[in-house]
Amino acid sequence: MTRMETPLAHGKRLLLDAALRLMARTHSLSSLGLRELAREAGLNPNTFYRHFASIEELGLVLIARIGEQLRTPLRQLRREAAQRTLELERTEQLLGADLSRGRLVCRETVQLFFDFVSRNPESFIVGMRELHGASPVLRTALRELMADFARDMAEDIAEFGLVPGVDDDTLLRMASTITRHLFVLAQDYLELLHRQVDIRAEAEELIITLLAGALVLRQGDRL
Amino acid sequence: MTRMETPLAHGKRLLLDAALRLMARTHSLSSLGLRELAREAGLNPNTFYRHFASIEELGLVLIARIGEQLRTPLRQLRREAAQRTLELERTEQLLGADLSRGRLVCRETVQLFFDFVSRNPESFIVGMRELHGASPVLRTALRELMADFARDMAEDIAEFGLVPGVDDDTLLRMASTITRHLFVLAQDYLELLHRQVDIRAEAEELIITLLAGALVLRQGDRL
DNA sequence: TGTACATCAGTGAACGCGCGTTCACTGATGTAC
DNA sequence: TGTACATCAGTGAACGCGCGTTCACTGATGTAC
Repeated sequence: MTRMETPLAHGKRLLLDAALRLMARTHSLSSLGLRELAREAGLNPNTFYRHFASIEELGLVLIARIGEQLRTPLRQLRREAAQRTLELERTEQLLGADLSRGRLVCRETVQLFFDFVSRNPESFIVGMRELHGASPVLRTALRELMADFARDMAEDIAEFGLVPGVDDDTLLRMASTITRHLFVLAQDYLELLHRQVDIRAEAEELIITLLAGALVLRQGDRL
Repeated sequence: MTRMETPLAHGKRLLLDAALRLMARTHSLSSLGLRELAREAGLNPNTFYRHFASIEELGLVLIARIGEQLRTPLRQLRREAAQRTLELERTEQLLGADLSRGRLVCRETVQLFFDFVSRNPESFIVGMRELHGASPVLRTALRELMADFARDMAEDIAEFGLVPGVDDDTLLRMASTITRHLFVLAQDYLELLHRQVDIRAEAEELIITLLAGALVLRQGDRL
């Protein structure tokens, strides 16, 4: 068999996987030892140098990888939520329910989001950890990643027409607030297992409140 | 001269100060070395053991200290904001301005908050870092601290009557959202110096939007 | 198709250094009587 | 008021260990001609 498309060498992959595991469990990047990493990866300590110049460089690659792993699924998840909403709307109308479109999309998105978090705990933990971590380089990289997520979300919100009449800047700020806060809640979600149901509800409530607030403030200017 | 009220021994204090400095600058708790710490404090490495059993124990004491340092001032800051608002209202009424009370209190609070952040950068940086850090014990301690802050804020919001008619649970969740997000923005504020003005505005907008949203949702139930 | 060479990802041994931790000691302050 | 003892916060030397890093080597794969 010819080799598959392998953008990443075997050992490099093993090292990145090991790093993600160790960091999610017990480490920050700054406390990650090269030998410990190699041990976890089942490789000679030396192999590290074949692929990275420093631990920080590994951190950057790891973040890029996390970004790829999360970004597309997060978009798809919103599309799926919109899809489901349309179906639900059809059903609900028949039943005479009165939930609004925004609320439905929001509920579906939140549900799908936290399911996704449960399936990718390590990426969320490590991402949040290093967003506040000791390395300025990683912090910057992660801030940019968060900004990408926020832009994606803003586009989606605009596309689904959830907050008609709100200008683009305001929308982007809202999206970045929501994104940021969903990530914060994701961390709680993964750690406080007994509160998972609450947290989902809280996330929904936050988003609904923000959307409602934005709609009210859009026209009039007083609180 | 008789000794002052010194709840903390000299060396203990030096070690905690050194830890705060190192952690704010270049470290997470998990990457903080005992010898490095002693060096920064100007003490013998051994002295550490006179005061702490482990680095984690030092971390807990440090967090308690940060809590004391922030909690009371944060409350006072809101009281001062309310005070100023009352004064402003008197002036503004004379000038025929139409800013609402909530908006004024919010603006004043946000201004005072970020001034306070600028005066205590290390505490905010370290607090946020370890809230997402590698030590579960510290994370829990900091979550509890954040919950205390949120409770304080909820009480204050209720006292000033900013969102009349909203029930206590909702209010507490709002307060914890706002608290959490202000801390998030505080980190950006300290790192992205060129965005400080934006960030203040963003914080204001967030709070206003949340309050507005909560007021709308309070009565009707549709978006 | 075969041969020669280059590149690449991996190994293993060895280095010197800084680390956490222990032990025995010191000097200052507090307490009993 | 003085003496004896205990406690406490600090020092300095010493330990063994794991760390990051370097060097020389290997074997597999890719490339030139």
